[in-house]
Amino acid sequence: MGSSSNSGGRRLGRAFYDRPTRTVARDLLGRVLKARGPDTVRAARIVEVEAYVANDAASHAFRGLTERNRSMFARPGTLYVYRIHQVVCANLVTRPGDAVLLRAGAPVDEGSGNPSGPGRLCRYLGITQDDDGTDTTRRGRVYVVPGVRRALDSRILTSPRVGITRAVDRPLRFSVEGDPWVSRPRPRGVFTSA
DNA sequence: GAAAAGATTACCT
DNA sequence: GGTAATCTTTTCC
Repeated sequence: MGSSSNSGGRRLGRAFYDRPTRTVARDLLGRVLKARGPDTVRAARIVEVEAYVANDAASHAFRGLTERNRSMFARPGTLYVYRIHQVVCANLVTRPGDAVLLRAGAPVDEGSGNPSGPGRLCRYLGITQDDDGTDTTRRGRVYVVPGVRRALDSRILTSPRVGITRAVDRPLRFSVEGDPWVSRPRPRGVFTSA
């Protein structure tokens, strides 16, 4: 398992992210995402993600590498943070050019904030553009904790993605069925067996 | 250079 | 359910 001895605690390693993007997306549900601060560590349990894959017209990587999406082509486990309107959103890179958008989480400390929605999740965790390009498998301050996964495959809902204008029908949004922290619009999807 | 679009959210009716 | 806010990146002339 994770053998790295860093001060921030155990974290998922490269091999976790170096798998097919849909597999990683589903496997991230129920896991704990952490962001170390100077004096604090904030944590959320991931309840909703979206996959962005090769030949996907809705993906930021669809038209090739630009300055903005540079980190989306980096190693598996790299954090890709981009700005949209007034907020930032975070992705975890799987295979270079593919990524999983972190759309919503449940606070680990109840009543401590609202991580429902990709912008809110980043605000809750304190993720900023300074975190773009950091390696979550190594010493980056943002990472996913191994070993704790509270999402049964039988409760994973598959549905179309949110807020895009192209490839709108692809079923690449994954969420924990019935979880109150899943963002709006509420998924009207299909149960998928593992 | 200028203009349009955007992986969103808050607040309106 | 619809729309404005708001600003960076990308695209077009």
